Amino acid sequence: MALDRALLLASAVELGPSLLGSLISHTTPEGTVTIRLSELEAYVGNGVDPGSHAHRGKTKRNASMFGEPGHLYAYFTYGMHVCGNIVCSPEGQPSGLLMRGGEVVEGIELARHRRTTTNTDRDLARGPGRLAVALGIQLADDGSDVFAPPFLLRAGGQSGRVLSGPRTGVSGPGGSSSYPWRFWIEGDPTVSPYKRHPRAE
DNA sequence: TTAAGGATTGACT
DNA sequence: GTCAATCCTTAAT
Repeated sequence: MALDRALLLASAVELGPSLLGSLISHTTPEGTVTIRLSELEAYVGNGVDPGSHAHRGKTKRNASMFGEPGHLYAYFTYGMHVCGNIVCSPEGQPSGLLMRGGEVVEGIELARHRRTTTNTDRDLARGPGRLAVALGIQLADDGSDVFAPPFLLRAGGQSGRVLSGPRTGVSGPGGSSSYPWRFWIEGDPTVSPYKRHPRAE
């Protein structure tokens, strides 16, 4: 499968399964880390998706999601974590794929160095916040082009069947299971655990 | 201007 | 299994 900016003109919901297994690299003076994506979540906004940051329109934070496809939407959450999205759909249409989990296939030493609290290699990029740290994504990388240095997004040999299900951790009208827009590779050990139940209820 | 909550993780019982 | 950490964004005074 060819993977370029033109492909990303489709909506995140359609692209989720296609982008599983893709390889994303980030090069810094410290070295290069490449992650094979095993889990993604689609967000579309435009009033359609109550769970999306873009649901209520364009703001300073989510401006990147409204921009050109193939760029990064990095946001800060829970006072301590950064998460990274790949922006999809034509400019003006907010749509993105949250990178929730993956396997470090290059630069594993550097990823281990960044993730001091994790012991096993499997957990290095298992979860959105962890993946961002392992890959070296920071808030300053918001809006970066994933097809240009220091980033690089390319197709990878996809292995395994793609499954889909309800998204995690999303609240709002309709609850977290309104849309089956979470995609992962069947049986992949780097898919994040499916639970999350905030104190509320 | 002030208050509430979050696309989570890691530590602790 | 339960719960605190921590700060930015959004909504309500």
